[in-house]
Amino acid sequence: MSIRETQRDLVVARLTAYVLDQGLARTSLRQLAAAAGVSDRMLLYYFADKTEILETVLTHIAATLGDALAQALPEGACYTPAEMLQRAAAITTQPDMRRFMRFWVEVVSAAAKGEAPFATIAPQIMQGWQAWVESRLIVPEGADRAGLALAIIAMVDGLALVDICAGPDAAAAAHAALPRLVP
Amino acid sequence: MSIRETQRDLVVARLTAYVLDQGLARTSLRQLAAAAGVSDRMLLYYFADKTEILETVLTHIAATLGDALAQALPEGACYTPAEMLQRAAAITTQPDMRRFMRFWVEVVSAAAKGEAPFATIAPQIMQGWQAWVESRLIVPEGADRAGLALAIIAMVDGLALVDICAGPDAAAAAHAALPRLVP
DNA sequence: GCGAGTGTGTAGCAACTGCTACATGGTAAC
DNA sequence: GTTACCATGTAGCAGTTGCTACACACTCGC
Repeated sequence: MSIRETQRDLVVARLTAYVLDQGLARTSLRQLAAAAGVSDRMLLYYFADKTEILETVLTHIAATLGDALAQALPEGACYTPAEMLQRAAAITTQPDMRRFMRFWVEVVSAAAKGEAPFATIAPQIMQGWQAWVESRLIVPEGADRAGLALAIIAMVDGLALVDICAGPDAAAAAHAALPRLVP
Repeated sequence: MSIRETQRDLVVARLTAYVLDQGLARTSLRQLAAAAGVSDRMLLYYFADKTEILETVLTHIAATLGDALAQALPEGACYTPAEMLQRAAAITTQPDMRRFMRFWVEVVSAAAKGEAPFATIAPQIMQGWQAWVESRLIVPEGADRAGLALAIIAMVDGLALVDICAGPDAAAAAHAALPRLVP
């Protein structure tokens, strides 16, 4: 592996930690370079442009999150929609998962603004989640599997939004109230 | 009313339409000034600074949305959590409401980044919604009213996120699946 | 030794950001 | 008629943005 490739991997690892910690607020080239411990000049030597940097980091984060989720709910297991919702919400409201969800909301927002590369990657990530949920779902007869999966995802993402606006306690209260909403 | 105050109101009205249409993507002073049909110099004559502009517009939008919601579900009416969720979701997924929700997601994301004035206003708006839902909710004995309200809000906001990422059809499918998730 | 390619630092560009200094035309009070 | 304030245009500041030109090492095949 050439120095360039080695450095690229190192930079991706450091930037992953950085954006998960900081969000998308301070992501100018110079700020990213400082976080990665290189010069902005070198950042654009390792990557074609800023879009490629974010694209690579984003894909890396999505893969990491995918692994964590797959470990928490293994492939074979199947759940009713209500069970699935409970489990998914329990996972994503865990303290060390909150920053993932917070970051995810920022990514979706950037996608809404049409910013590259988020506008193209966000739908891909959401599709991945949908497939993941669908494959673990026991669907009642005559129900729409995709719709149910999307509804579960919506609830989980919505909890993240509440977390951002009203804090973790409010999100926990909403989470605790789910059994009353979804008996 | 002085010319300055008249112009201020006109600018707020035009900027409200603009940001609801465009989101927060193109909101530099010069872009806002162009949208309002004035010079950036005058924008800062009508308002103290950029923060005050956004603050005013945001408050104006929140008030408009509040009126629309109050009209859709009058004060006196009360609903069970499942009914409330259905009605709230039905309202917010309507075509002319989608841009409000899309904008709301952007506001929350800006709040997550700590941007002024969103970081202070977003929690206020969410609190307003919570109070609004709570006041119209029939709560089962022993249940947490605040938690239920927040759960409903989370679901509605989550549908907006799905809408952004996967399109209105996916959001509609998730909305249609709610009765299966919330029997 | 030498040229080619790999890696890295310095410096800077043009565009854009929020914001301001300054001059000027108008209008209203005295 | 002067003075004071309101309203507005022109010009520009200093800082940040993504990105690039250019020079200078270093190393490896020949």
